[in-house]
Amino acid sequence: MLDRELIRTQPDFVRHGIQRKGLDSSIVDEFLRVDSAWRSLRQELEVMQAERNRISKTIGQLMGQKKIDEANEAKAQAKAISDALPEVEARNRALEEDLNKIELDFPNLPHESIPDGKDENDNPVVRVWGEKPTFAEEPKAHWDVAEGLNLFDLARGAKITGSGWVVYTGQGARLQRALFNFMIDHQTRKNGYFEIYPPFLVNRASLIGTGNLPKFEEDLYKSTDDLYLIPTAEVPITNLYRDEILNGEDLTIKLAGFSGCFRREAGSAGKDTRGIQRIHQFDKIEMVKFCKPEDSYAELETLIQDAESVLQTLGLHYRVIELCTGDIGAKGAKCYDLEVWSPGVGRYLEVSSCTNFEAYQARRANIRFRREQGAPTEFVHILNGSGLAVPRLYGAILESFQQPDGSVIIPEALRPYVGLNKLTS
RNA sequence: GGAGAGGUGGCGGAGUGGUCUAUCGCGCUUGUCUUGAAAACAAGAGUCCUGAAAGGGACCAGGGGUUCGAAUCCCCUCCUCUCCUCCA
Repeated sequence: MLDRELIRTQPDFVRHGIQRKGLDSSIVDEFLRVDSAWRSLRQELEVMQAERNRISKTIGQLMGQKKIDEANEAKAQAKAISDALPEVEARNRALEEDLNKIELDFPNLPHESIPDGKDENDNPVVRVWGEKPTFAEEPKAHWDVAEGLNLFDLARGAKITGSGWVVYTGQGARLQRALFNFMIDHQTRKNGYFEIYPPFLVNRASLIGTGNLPKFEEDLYKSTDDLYLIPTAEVPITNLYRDEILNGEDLTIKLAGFSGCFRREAGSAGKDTRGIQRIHQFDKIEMVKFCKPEDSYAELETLIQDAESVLQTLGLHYRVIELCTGDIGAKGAKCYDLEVWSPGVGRYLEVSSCTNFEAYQARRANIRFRREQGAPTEFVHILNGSGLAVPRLYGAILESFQQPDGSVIIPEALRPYVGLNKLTS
């Protein structure tokens, strides 16, 4: 959601931002049309209400003075207004609903600093850490490494649930569990995030707050009772403060939580479908920050660094790219992707996406703060990023640390969590 | 799932359908007093929308209804608490 006042007073600026993302800016004109109709009708409505309220008050006084005839006359006047009100109210409500719907469909504007571009091929590389590991023989892809060690079972996952659902087994299950335990410890103890363990199902209002609804309904698993399985812990964690006014002194608030993530769309594009690169359920640590507007770009830099520090600790080669206007999507203002090198697949795979939403989510979720007591409320800026997603990291570990004999050396930092130095058959 | 009791401002807690403001207390802000603080006294203070402003409107969990007028009466939904049932 954008500031209504900004759309009203600087429509060209808003149009330009939407067009930079390659999106349709006619929504601006639609908004302006409905907004002005709504505001003028609202004036009309409020004049009627004020008049009715005024007359109603005099009725009480007249009754008290036993001026029954005058009271009855006033009653008739008030009733005439009250009879006319519902029709105006209904029109007003209809316009208001239209306006709200349009408002929720608005994309966020890109930050002025982000590079123009058409798609992912135009994303500049910001930095590279480490080097590609070298192998005596051609490195195997993680699904081949895993097969030799019986780490996960895609066939049986498909049997018990469906295609794109994975069962981790034995040492593979242990590595999986070790990875998210290691990462939540890393982000909370080393990087100073406050730990959250959220529900995995949320209500509709929460998904509207983060911007997943109403637009991306088809990407979500819906349960009975109108609850949705979360696509990321971003949803419950961001919504912790929905409809709240935060104390400015408490900012920046840094939260990190573990959750399962459930995505219907995964695999539907027919891309990256092998192994565990794209699956319907995966585990992830998510970091969320709530901060003052003037701090959010500095917080974005430390957020991506916090995500990177996981890969550094594990000794995995990676690069950071910045998403261009054509690839950033509707919700973000600026976004970095963290991509780990996957030697067997032979590509860099996204393990984290760190985004500054500025006030976009805060407006939707109504999360505000006061700089000090008595100060006016302002919207916070909200950022989030994975810290990290497990499956692709899992794959990168298998591929990067595979040995000629088929075993996999466990990185030092992970050993206390796995309880093994290497995975063997 | 069943029975009962509830949901009012930052918190606690009143509120016979109307008469100028949703009592009051705590907490909060400012002022008086004080070297400073406390105490006392006085004043102030909610959120949102709309409007250039003056002003107007909405909000007592949410949504409907009755009425000239609803925190108050009626209906539905959600949530909390107690007890029962079930369950890990």
